[in-house]
Amino acid sequence: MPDPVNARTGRPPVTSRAELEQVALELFADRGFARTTVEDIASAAGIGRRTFFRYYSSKNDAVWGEFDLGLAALRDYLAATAPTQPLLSALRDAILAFNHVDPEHLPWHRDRMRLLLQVPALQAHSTLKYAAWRDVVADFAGRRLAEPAGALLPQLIAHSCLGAALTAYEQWLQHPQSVLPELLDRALLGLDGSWAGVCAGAGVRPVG
Amino acid sequence: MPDPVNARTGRPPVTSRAELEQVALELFADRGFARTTVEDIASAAGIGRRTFFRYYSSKNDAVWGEFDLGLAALRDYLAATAPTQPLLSALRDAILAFNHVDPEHLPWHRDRMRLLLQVPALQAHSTLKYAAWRDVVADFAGRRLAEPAGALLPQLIAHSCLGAALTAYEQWLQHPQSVLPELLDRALLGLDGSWAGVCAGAGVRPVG
DNA sequence: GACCCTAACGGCACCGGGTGCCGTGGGACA
DNA sequence: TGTCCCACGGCACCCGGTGCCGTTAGGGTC
Repeated sequence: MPDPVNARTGRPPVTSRAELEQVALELFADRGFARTTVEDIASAAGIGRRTFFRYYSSKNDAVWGEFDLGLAALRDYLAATAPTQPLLSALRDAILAFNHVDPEHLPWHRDRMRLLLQVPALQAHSTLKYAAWRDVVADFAGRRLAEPAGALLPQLIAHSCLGAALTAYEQWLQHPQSVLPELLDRALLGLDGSWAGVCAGAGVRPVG
Repeated sequence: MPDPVNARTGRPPVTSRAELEQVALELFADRGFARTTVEDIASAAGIGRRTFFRYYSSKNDAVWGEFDLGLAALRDYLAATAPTQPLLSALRDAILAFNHVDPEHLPWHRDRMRLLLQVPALQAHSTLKYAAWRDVVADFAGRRLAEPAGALLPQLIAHSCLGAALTAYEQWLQHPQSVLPELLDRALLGLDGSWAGVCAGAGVRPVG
């Protein structure tokens, strides 16, 4: 994989992850994910098949683009929140920031998310990315609650936040004129009162 | 795929899904999932590689065994709960029943779950199974709450239940002498008060 | 300008999961 | 015995992914 940081010498890379991502997304949107081969992407980008795998370690990963960088940013954002800000509020802010996209990139983001949420092979691959995302959230929640990140409550919070975000994304894909940040905000706000609602609506007793 | 129901005529199947599952799990536990090829499984079971794929549509699926049947049972179980039973209580009962395993099969189940939760390829594949599981839960919750299954609250409940169950399984795998139903019970009971705890511990205000 | 150092390129052979095709094998029933 | 079903399994093929290795294109040094 080309490393632009230490690239003070050696043959310069002929392309970039961003360019390959764009080429790949166009082909996927055009003929579908399964019917596009890595060979197709590589030749469309003017590189060899072997070289593609130096930029992305799998065809799936090309769809995710620079997700890992975003994840690091999410971690930093959370680490920088004021300790006085309530937990859920901090998570909401961070997740909204994490999911901010420039308006000019929105069509691409739609294509990307449509693929990720609707193509089975990518749905499957997503688990590993989601797990990393949840780890970030669970770590933060664990620190705030003074519990191990692996304990039930932090894990539950992470799963719930992910569930809320995914639900928002699904709504966004279904309704073309909806606004992503609003949906995310509503979904995450909903977490605050949700379980209370369940208890009130369908019985509070823990049931032995 | 052999169909034992309509098997009134024709050449009888030489093996079964259950037998292949057992052979596969043994090999996986022995040399690892990645280092076991479908060819290995097939020849260990005395069949051809091509035939393996008539019983399981993928190597991954062999690990899941008869999960789909279990899922149907879960749906039936939920459909049969008394309308007076509180939502979370009904889910708890059903999930415990769904995860009941005969003591004699426990070692296998451990092997299976260790693979599913720890082998990346299987973690990824699991998403599709989890989605089907969550659909069952979300359908039930939606019916109880008179909301669409795709709405936030049913989705959130489904994600939370799954998260709780997975957390319980992870604890179970980590602690050899722990008892699965107890862990599941604790985790699912925890759902009742969890968010209240978060709100109380870290601020209730919904934050505008 | 000649030379090396370095790192990206990309062809090639290979592995393994998964599929379409098709001839073969074998039990049931008339 | 013949015939109808259907499972079996070999074969060729596609494609994602990897290890290997010779090639290529820059920078740095003299």
